[in-house]
Amino acid sequence: MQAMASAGRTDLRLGSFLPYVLNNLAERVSAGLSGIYADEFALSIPEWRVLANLAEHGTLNARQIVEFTSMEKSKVSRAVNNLSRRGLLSQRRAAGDSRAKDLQLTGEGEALYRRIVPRVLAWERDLLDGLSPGEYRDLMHVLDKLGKRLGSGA
Amino acid sequence: MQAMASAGRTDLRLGSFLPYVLNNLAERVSAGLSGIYADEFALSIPEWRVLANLAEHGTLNARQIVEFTSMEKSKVSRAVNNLSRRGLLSQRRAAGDSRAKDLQLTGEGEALYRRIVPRVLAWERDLLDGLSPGEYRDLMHVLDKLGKRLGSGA
DNA sequence: TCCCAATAGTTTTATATGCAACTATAATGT
DNA sequence: ACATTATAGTTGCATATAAAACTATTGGGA
Repeated sequence: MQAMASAGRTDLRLGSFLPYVLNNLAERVSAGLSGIYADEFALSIPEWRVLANLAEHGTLNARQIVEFTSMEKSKVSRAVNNLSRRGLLSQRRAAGDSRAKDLQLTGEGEALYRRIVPRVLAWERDLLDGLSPGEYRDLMHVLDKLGKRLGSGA
Repeated sequence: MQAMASAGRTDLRLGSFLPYVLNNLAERVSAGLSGIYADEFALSIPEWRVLANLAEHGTLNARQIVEFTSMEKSKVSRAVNNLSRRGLLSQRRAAGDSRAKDLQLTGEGEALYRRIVPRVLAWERDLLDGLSPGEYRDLMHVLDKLGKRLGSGA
């Protein structure tokens, strides 16, 4: 079945070209949100992502964080080291594989996370307020579907 | 009316946190697409955006490109100069305001653009193939709505 | 066992980026 | 007309980034 997108046409209109629309929106959302963790909590975006993933999933190694976030492994490595230096996470050689390091938030890291969460949720609520429940559900459903397509085929 | 998003809850689940989902998807889409203009046409993402906006809107100055793309003005300035050096666009002092420069694609610039368009549309089609027309419409509608909210309030 | 390829993570290097400072021109107020 | 402020665009600088090279360890074969 044809999606009848900007696809199906032979000219490009940026306003209905998904990659363009998506990127513009994502960048503006990131910029808005990073105001919170950068200004108030002195976290960069990569640092925040590492923190949030550790908070959500518990112990992870760097490779797993790379998988969850699709960030560069060098980016993850640096974010991890920054958080570690600030005492927000602890590292120790993984049990079975001494190349890998088990990463885990410290009490301080968890405490910081718990201070940030309500702030970013409030920010998101402001943004989403105005979408109906159906619109929100549709959005997440389609984004998820696109994510899965990118994972495999595209 | 509440959006019943991850909002309405007090814990954060990244998988349903819109900024996170949006960014992950946007980055992966960008990475996929930039394979086309970078590898085959030696264009960076900012250069491609400038090119596409000039192709779509005709003559623009840098400030207008900044508005359309929400890129930094220094980023736009550098992209414009790169394209100019490659002979893909021409600059001349604007009629009414000699601070501004009217930017316009050269024949060569337009020719390059016309070679790129079918490639990126095909890429988009591959991605969107699998969405129903309704899903596509919903997606663009909601993204647009979010974009407008970001523009003003949030 | 002994190579050799694969993997986890770090570091180097070249480039890209964001921000602020700057130049030049235009617009505004008195 | 003059001083002040705003705007268009560029550039310098410090930082962030991606990609590749590198270290250390692991996992397979022959």
